[in-house]
Amino acid sequence: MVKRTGEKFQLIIDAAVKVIARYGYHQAQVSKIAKEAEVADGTIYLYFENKEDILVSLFDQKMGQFISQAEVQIKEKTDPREQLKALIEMHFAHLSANPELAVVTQLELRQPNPGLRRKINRILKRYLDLIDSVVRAGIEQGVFSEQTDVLAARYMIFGTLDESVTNWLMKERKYDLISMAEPVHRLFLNGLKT
Amino acid sequence: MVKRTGEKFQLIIDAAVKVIARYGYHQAQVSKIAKEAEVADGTIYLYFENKEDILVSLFDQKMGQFISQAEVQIKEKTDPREQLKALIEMHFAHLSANPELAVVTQLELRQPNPGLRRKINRILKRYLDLIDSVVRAGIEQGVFSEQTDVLAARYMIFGTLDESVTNWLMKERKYDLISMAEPVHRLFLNGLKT
Amino acid sequence: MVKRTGEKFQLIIDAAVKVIARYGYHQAQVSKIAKEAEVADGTIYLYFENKEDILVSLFDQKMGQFISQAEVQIKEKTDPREQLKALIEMHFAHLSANPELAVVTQLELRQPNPGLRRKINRILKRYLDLIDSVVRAGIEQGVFSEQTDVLAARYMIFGTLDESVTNWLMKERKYDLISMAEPVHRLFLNGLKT
Amino acid sequence: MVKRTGEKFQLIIDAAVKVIARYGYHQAQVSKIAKEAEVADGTIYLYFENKEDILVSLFDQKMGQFISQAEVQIKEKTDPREQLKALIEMHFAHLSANPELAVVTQLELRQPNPGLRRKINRILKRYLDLIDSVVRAGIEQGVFSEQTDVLAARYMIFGTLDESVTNWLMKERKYDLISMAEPVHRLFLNGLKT
DNA sequence: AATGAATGAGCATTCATTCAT
DNA sequence: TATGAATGAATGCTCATTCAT
Repeated sequence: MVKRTGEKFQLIIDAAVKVIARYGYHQAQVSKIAKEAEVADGTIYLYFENKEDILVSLFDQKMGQFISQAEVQIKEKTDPREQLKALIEMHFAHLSANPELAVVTQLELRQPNPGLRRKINRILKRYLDLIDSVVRAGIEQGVFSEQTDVLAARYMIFGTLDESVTNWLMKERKYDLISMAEPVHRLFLNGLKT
Repeated sequence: MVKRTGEKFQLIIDAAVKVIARYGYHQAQVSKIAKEAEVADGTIYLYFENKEDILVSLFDQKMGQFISQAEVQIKEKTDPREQLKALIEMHFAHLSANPELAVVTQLELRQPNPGLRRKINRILKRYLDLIDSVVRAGIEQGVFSEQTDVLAARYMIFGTLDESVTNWLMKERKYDLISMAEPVHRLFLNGLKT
Repeated sequence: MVKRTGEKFQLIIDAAVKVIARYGYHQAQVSKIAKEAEVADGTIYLYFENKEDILVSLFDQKMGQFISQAEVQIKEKTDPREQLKALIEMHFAHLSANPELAVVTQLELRQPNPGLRRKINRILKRYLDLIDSVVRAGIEQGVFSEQTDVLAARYMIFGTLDESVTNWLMKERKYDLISMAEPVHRLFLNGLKT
Repeated sequence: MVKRTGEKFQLIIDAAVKVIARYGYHQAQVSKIAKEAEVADGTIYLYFENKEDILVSLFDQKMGQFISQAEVQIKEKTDPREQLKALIEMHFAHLSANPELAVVTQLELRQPNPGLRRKINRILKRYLDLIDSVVRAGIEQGVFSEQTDVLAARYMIFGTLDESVTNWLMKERKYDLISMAEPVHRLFLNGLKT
């Protein structure tokens, strides 16, 4: 029904990122997004099913681009330890470089709405798969312990990255997020033990 | 102004957990909570400032009780590795045993509302401090690497636990959360490396 | 049913004057009046039928006292021109001396509520009768024109006094109300004409 | 923000006059006004800021039209005594001819709400200025006493007209308001004296 | 394709009044 | 007499979505 391409599609998505980052999800009315995108309210509905669809499309596009880049970068490396390092650095670098997007995806998009959650998770799936593939490669190559529970490792990796970014945002980005990559990487590889 | 104690205060909090878990925050109208608690709508406002205050009070009480228990249990152990083990197990056991509460705190309480977020974080502070204290004790006793970045470790520990519980809920509690404690503990201590 | 006498009856009326003058009618909740009077909310209902009854009783008592004084003072004079002068002066002096009461009766008590209006008018009746009696006496004694329409004269006298006081209050009592008595009196007697 | 013109703006104002006159301000719910105007509830808010704004806009429009007419009529006359006569007659004629409007402006608009009061007074300003100009012209032309206090005269003229109309409404319009014009005019000019 | 005026469902909160103690 | 905790009815306003132009 709706046209998911075209110049205005992109204008609306970019306007949504700006408006949500500036005003927060609750104050990001469709009419405000339309105004920012310089289109009429009704035009939004030529490109998106409904308001939730704007959020999902936004996340789909921005996260999709990032995941594709990450997949390429990971493939260029063979050592799973290096792959993990690259993953952490890219994650932090990407959100550091796009603070508006970071606010939207880390804070404003975290709606309790179950439908939205499910769609977000479907998009994240590719990223989680990428994490899993790094962990599995490590186990297969014998550089990660064969006792490693892949699911637990995924929760650890994604959970840590996510928590790190959210806290950095909550503390108003007062410190350098990228400098967290090294200690996080060390913890993932060596754990807490001496 | 409002009375934060008494039988009805507790009735309302427990009703709110039930109603929010069942219908979600948006469909948890004050009148629905009042009905579940078998009090009049107006009675809610003798005990709570407003609807958000119900949520905050609920989290404050339930999380507060849990943290107090956790603090006691942690203090009984001297080995930071054991303390960490206990923390993970208690976290998973507590939410496994209270699935309604888990839904509310893990999913429904995650509102983008900044005011709410700040209040939630203030309550979580004690828990994060407890995590930090375990990490610091480990470093001081020489059982955790002295290179450990305490903040990164905290993000790892809390982020992993949080992600684990959320995913378990999203997968409709189809597996045993507590069995995740062992692999998670191993990852925290030894990392991924062989 | 209710007891319209006693120490607390008076305490509540005086508290109502204070609270309404300070917070305005809309913010003058029964519980606030009760607090100011240092009685329980429920106690109000041992002395007054309902909230409106507090207002009516207040107006009845305060206006009643004033009218009684006015009746006495008027009777002491024989010249209707002097009676009229006294009436104007007393009206202005009374409200000048009781600015809280003035705010309540001139501004806050002017509710569109028809029931309240009717009761207020019933109380004012005695005052309007007093005005009429002065006008009639003047006509009978031949000092006021026999063409005088008593009703029109009453509207003029009461309307002018009322408008004068309301404007004085609206201009935050920045000028001396009593000094308006002389020009008003002159207008009443001689009109605008040279 | 809101559009203060258009067909629906007028429909809503006229509906508001009817509904408020019939049910009183407190029972004139926005939804009732919308129904009478045959628009949706939300449409009201495309034309008015809020409920109070309907009241103010209504008074602004209806009073504004009347004042403009009055200004024109007054200017056509040169004798201030005739101007005063015209003013009184127009005031009474206008409200006699629009009894619903009279109920709204004389009774229902008299809210103790200070913000509303101030806005009403700002609109009335032009009318009071018109009264003042008649009084001043009379003094300058030597047909009104040079001792006349303009403010007192204004209070007398407006206060009397207002009181006359309010009482006529309270007595359920059982007599002819316009017939009050002559005795009132005589009082204004000649006063009570023989 | 684009517009933007119109729609109308939905809900947190207040506060006068009651009544068991 | 006095208390004050409890009641519950009642409503202005927002905003995602539609549809005639």
